Amino acid sequence: MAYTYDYPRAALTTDCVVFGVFWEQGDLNVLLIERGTEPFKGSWALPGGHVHDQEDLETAARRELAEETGLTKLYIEQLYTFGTPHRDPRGHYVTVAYYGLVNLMDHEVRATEDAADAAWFPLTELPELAFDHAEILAAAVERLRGKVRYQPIGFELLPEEFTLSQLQRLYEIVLERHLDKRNFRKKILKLDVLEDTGKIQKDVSHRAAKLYRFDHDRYKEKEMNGFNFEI
Amino acid sequence: MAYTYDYPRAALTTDCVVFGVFWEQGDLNVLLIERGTEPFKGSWALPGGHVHDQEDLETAARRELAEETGLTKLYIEQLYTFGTPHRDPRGHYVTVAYYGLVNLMDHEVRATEDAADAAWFPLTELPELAFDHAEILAAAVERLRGKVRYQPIGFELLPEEFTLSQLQRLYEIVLERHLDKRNFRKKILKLDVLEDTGKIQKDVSHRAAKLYRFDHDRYKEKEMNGFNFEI
DNA sequence: ACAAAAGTGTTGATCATACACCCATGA
DNA sequence: TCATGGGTGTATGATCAACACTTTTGT
Repeated sequence: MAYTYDYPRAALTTDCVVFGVFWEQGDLNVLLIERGTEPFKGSWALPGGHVHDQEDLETAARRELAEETGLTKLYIEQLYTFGTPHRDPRGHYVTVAYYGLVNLMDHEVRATEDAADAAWFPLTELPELAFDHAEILAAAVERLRGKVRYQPIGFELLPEEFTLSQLQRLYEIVLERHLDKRNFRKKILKLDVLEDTGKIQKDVSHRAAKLYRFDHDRYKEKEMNGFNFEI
Repeated sequence: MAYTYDYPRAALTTDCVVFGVFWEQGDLNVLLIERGTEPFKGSWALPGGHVHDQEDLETAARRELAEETGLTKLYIEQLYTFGTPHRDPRGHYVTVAYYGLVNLMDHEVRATEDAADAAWFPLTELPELAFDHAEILAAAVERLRGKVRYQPIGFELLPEEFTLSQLQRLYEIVLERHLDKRNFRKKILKLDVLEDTGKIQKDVSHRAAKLYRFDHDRYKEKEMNGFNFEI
């Protein structure tokens, strides 16, 4: 390594804002951990931690998330990098924040060795957060709301096969506004990226709804040809 | 500092993709520097360098840009953080990339002590770039194109007072497509964020156009009330 | 008078919004 | 038979795209 040299360096971490929807309550939740070590021991915080030497950033974010909450195989995307000098009492810490979406029907969350506890909190009932994590979370919410309208990332929050009502409820929860049922259905079907599975809901005490699937291949093809997804 | 401890750390840098428009040629250009030191000595690269200890990220990006090109007081915004393990031959380097917009009528660029040379390159005639800077630049172009339609950042590329034709030409250059003159004028004026200065162009050999100014205050006020800028 | 860019309206197509009832199913 | 959510069409106003000529000014 001919070029190696050294000087004081900022420490590099990742943090992850994971969103999930609880269907019963109909609200958007975030996954937090209770810190088991100082600083901010006992406070709630975003899952995250140090980037290892020679480790890719997204890999680090996924690793820390798995270590602290048991969550794996979810959709994540880089959000923003926070590096104002005194955001961490230990010194100069720079954190690359990611945000993720998870379908709560397929995933179970558990506290693991690295965190005292892990739990979901509705956005409306957040505890005080450690460090500048409230700011990071606010940035993630804003990004999610902005992005969900122009990119089909909302589907990550649903099971693979879903009804149009579930999809609508999801958008209503994320965007925090009511959508007209007939107009929503017209619009989403016109996009022509939902595939009718031919199946219907089971075990519901009312007329069973059709189940649809998001057609990733058709979406990608359309996207290539300048097609714009928009809710 | 009770919590300080040490372990191998990635090095942290910033890089800056600065865009400018050359009116004569009508194309979008990027500011590059010729590297004066190894690695990639003699290659063209994005201006950038190490983040100092306890230095804010945006401050570092601005400082490096000023040191290498003389550019100051421009609009910049964080783009993305790149940290795949082998993007720099010196070891594990993570770079926080920014992109910036500059009005070439008000700024002069010069190579300074820190770079062998600094120059503007049209996007269509780029040299080979050092490191993964081609990838960073591509991400910046994509972001600029996406963002310019929904946020009034294009005005940063114009002098403070401009004609509607200049503004239209700017959007045509950035978006790489022709816009209809009458429709463009209707739309942009309807947004009600341009202020007629009452002045007109000077020293042109044809009918002089009205000069407008972007009204930042009115825009902010409208934005608060849920108004959406969109071209 | 000519060259060069500024400025200006209308029409038809498409899209967004608002809105209410019948249908299928299980309890 | 009732309760629950599933499913469907139309009319109105707003917005978008296409399109060509007259005006002003300097040379």
